[in-house]
Amino acid sequence: MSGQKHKTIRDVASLARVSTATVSRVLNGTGTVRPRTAERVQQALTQLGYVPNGWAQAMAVGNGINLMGMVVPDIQNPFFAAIYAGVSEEVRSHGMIIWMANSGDDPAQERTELYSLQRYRPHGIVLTPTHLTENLAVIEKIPTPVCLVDRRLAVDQWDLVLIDNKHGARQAAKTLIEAGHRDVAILAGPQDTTPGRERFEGFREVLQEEGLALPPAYVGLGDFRESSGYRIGRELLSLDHPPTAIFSCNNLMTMGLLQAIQATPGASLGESVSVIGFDDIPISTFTTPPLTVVSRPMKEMGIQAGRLILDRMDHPTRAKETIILMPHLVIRGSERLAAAKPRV
Amino acid sequence: MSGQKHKTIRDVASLARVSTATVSRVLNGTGTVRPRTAERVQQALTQLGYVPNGWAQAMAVGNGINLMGMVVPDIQNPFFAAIYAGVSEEVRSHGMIIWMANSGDDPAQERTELYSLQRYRPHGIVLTPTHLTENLAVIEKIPTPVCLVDRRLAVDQWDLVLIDNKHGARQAAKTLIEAGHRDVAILAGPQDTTPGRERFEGFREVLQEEGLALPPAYVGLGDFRESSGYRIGRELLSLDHPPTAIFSCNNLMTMGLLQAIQATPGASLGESVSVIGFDDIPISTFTTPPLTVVSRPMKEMGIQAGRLILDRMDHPTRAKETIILMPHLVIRGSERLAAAKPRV
DNA sequence: GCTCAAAATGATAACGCTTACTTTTTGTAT
DNA sequence: ATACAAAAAGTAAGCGTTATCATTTTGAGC
Repeated sequence: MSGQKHKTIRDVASLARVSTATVSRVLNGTGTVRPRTAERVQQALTQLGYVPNGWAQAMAVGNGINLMGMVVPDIQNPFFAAIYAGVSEEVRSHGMIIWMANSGDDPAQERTELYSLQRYRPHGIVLTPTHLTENLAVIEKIPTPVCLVDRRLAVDQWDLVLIDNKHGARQAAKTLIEAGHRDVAILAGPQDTTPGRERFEGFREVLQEEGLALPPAYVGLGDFRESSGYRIGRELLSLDHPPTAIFSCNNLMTMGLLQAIQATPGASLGESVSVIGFDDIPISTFTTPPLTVVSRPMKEMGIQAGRLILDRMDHPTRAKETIILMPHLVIRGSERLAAAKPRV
Repeated sequence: MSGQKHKTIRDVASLARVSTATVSRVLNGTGTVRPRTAERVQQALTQLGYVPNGWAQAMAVGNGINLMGMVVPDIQNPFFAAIYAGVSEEVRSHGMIIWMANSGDDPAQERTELYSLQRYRPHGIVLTPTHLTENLAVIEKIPTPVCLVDRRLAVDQWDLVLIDNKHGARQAAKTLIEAGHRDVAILAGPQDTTPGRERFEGFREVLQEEGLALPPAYVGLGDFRESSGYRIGRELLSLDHPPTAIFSCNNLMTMGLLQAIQATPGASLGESVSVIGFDDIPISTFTTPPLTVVSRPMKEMGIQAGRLILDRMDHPTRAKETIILMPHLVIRGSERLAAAKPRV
C-alpha cells in the first residue's frame, strides 16, 4: 500500500532491542556480532521490510553514492541510447547506477541539467555538449571527472571519445560518386557542432577533389531532427533539377528523408534517388533497397567513456586522453540507382 | 577538472563571513536577509561554484528528493521508452526526475532493482511487473505509491493502467479473416504474463467464432523478444502447409518475424504471407507493403500512470483506480495478400 | 568464585543541510 | 542620547546513517 513511512534503522534497533550501531554492523557485515543478536536483528529487518536510506548512508560514509551522470541531447535517439548501453555495461560491474538527463540540444537546459545532476554528487559525468563555448564556464567548475562524447568543446581539457566524422563522410561521398552520381546533395547538421561541421567538411572535400560542383541548392542545413530531414528532403526533391543522391548526416534526419521520398510523387529510393545515411538505424535492413550507412561503434563509444571516467576516478591527475574511433561503411544497396551502371 | 571536492555550505558561509543559516536563507529565499549580506553571499556562491548537496537537503527537510522510480522489463523497447516519455512529461512539472531501472523480465532482477530503488526513497514507483505472483510479498511491502502499468498482479491492490489486449487481438484476428485468410497463425507471448495470455485469448476466440481451426503447429510461443520472433517465424514459414497470415503479439517479435520472412526463400510480405503486429514500430511505414498494426496509446499510458501516482501522493487513502485504454487498428496494407480478393 | 583479556555492544560525533529558537543589530520614537 | 520593537543574523538540534571510541559482557584459566 502507501500510507506508511519508510522504516529507519532506529525502528529496527528498538524492535530488536539493540543499538543502531549493532544494526548497522549486521547490515554491512562490519565488526563482530554474536549469532544470537544477529539473528534477532535479521528478524526485525525482514519483519519491518527495512531498506536503508541510500543518501544517509552516502552522507555518513562521505563519498556519495555510486552514481554516474550522463547528459546527452536526446535520450530517445538510438545513438545516445546505445552510448548509454555502453556506459552502463562498463560501470555496472562497479555497482554504479546511471542518472540520465536530456539537454534537448539547448545550452540553457544543459546548464539546468548539469546543475541538478551535480546536486546528487555523481562520481563522474559523461557529457555530449550542446555548444562549443556556451557552457564552458559551467563545465570547467565541475569538480568531478567529466568525459566528453561525440563532440568537443572550444577548450581541450577533458577526456574525449570521438568518431572520425570526416573519414566517415568522405567514405560516403566517395561511394556515391563511384556509384555514378554527379548531382550529389547533402542533408547537413548544425554547423556549430563538431559532428555537423566535420561531416560537411569531409563531404565537401571529396566533391572538390573529384571536381564536382556543390551548388548552394544542394546544401540542406538541418538540425539533426527528423522533422528537418523531412522538410529539407521535400525541398531537395522538388528542385527543378533534383539531386540523384543525398548524403544524410544523422540517423533521425535520414528517417525524415526517407519519409520525404515516399511522400514525393515520382521520387523513389533506389530508382530516382540514392541515399547514404550517417549512423545505422533499425529500419535500414527493411527498406527497399536496404539502406547503405556509415556505421559507428556506438556502444563502444559508451564503453570507452565509462572506462575513462572510472580510470580518472582512480587517477585524478593523469593527462587527458582522446580516443578516436573509426566509422565504417555498411553497403546495402541504397547508394546505387537501379538503372545506373557502375563506372568501374 | 577533477581534483577538487565539492564545496559545502560551510565553505560559502566562511567566505562570505556569515553563518550557514544565512547562506541557506539566501539559497532558499526563506526568512529575511539584508541586501548587502545577500550580495556577499551571492558572490561567494558563484565564486566557489557552489551546488547544494541534494541528499543533505532532502534529509534535512525530511521528505526525500523529487524522485519517481520506474521499473520496466526493457528500457530499450520502444514501448517502454514511450511510457517513460509519458511519465516524464506528466511529472516534470512537479520538478520530479525519474529513475529508470531494467528488470530484464526476470523476477530476481526485479527484486534487486526494486530494492536499490527504494534505497533512494522515491516518492512513487511505476512498475511493469515481471510475474503475477513471484514478487508479491516484496511489492506489498513498498511503503510508497505504486502504479502498475501494462500488467496486473495476482492481487488487485494497486492503481493500474492497462490496455484492452483482448479487444486489440480480436480486431487483428477479425481483420485478417475479413481479408480472406483461413490459415492464420499466432506468434504469441509468454502465457504467464497478462498481455501474453489476453492477446492469445482474444485471437483464439475470434477464430472459434468464425469456425476456423487453430492447429497446434500454428501456435508459436515466443518470449516477446526479437530472437524468438525470428526463430518461430522461420518455423511457421517452413511448415509443409505454412499459414497465409500471422498475428505477432508484440513489437520486438514482429521485427524478428519480418526478418524471418526476408530470410525465407519464397516467402514475401504481402505476397505469400500477411502480418499484423501488436504495437506500432518505427519501421512499420517503411516496409512494403507498410505494416498493419494494433496500436496502443503508449505515451498516454505513461501520462496516466504519472497522474495516478501524483494523485495518490496527495490522497494516500483513496480507492485504487483502474484505467483501461483502448488500442486501435492502423491499417496500412500488410493484412492483405496482393493476390487475394476481399470477401465483401 | 575471581581475574582479565577478548569479544560484543552501546554512546556519540560526524556527514551537509534546514529550521526553530535565541541573540544581536538596526532604526525609529522619544 | 535612550529605549525598544522589529529586523537580521547566529546557535544548535535533527534528518538516517556509519565509524570511532568507551563500556559492558563473555568465558577461559586459575
